[in-house]
Amino acid sequence: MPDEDLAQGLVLQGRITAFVRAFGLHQPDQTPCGTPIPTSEAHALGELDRDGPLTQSTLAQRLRLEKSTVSRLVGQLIGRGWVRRAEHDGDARLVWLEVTPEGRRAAGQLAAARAARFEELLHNIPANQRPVVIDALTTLVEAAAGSEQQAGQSSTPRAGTA
Amino acid sequence: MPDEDLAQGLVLQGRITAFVRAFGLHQPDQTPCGTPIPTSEAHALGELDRDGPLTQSTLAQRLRLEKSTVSRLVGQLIGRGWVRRAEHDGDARLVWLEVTPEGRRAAGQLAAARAARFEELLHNIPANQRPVVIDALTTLVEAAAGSEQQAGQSSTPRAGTA
DNA sequence: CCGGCATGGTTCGACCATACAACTAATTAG
DNA sequence: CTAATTAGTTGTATGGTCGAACCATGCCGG
Repeated sequence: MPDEDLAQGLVLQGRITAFVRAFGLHQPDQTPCGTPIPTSEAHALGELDRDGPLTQSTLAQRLRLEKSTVSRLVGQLIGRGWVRRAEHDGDARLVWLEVTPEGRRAAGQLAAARAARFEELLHNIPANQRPVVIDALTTLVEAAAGSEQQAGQSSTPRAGTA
Repeated sequence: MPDEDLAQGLVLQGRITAFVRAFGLHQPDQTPCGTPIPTSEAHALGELDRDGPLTQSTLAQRLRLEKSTVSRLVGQLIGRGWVRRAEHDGDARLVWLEVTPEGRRAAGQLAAARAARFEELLHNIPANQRPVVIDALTTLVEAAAGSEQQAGQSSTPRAGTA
């Protein structure tokens, strides 16, 4: 019944919209840590810190950004002294992105702030509902990945930064 | 046990982040309708279309944007022929923003496109899970609303996906 | 071994999103 | 009537993103 689907779709829309609003996603910066750092840099740093050295194109895939965007982003991270470019043995085209000790420290602070935020959210969910909510989100992620055109790989990418 | 909470919080974080990425809430343009229109314009038009004529500052409040931003935004909408500025009886400082018939048509298309997007997402959720997911989102919205005070104040912008 | 094509990155130009500050014009308060 | 307030505009700055043009480098097939 298309009509029912439509109605349910609208409810879904309303819920997701409401969540985005209430949780303040979409905030241009937000990053609640000592030094206000741009969101995109936080994402990139988090990814690099979590999953060892990556090449730029790998990072671009992870973040779903264009390589040009990532190039610039990495430049900014390097400017902060958080990331370093190193040569990749065997293929001179590739660039290894390594997080510096400074960067590791910054990433730790960011991760802690982020974790605190989500833990607060978690605490506002009744304990017995928490597994249900998490399961539902997993389903939702899969659905979103599936509806994302044909190229869709990646069922449930592990993530880090928000 | 705080350790368990932390772990669960991290899972929650991962899921939400993954969803934001997978559903493309980060991509600023998106808007999958006939003519690709900027998200912010879509939001503004939707607001005006829904809640009759408004003044610019009212619109700014609704969208939680600066008046300067809204001024430019309205300029763009006028450029598309979707909105018209009219005088406000009694106070020459105010500007009434009225949606033109063209604009009303465009708003309808946008709403339809948005609905289609969410309906597609819905279809990628197994039918028997749909109510569960919707319930979980409701819980999540409540939790987010509850944790909203204290977290980054200042502005909670409108939702994504135009 | 060399020319052609693929691949990873950089730079450039173009938009969009948004904020804050400075300014004008109209209103309201003292 | 002057001073403060309010609505809007314009200028400047930062950030996020893309696509196209371009430069290396690496890989193949003759």
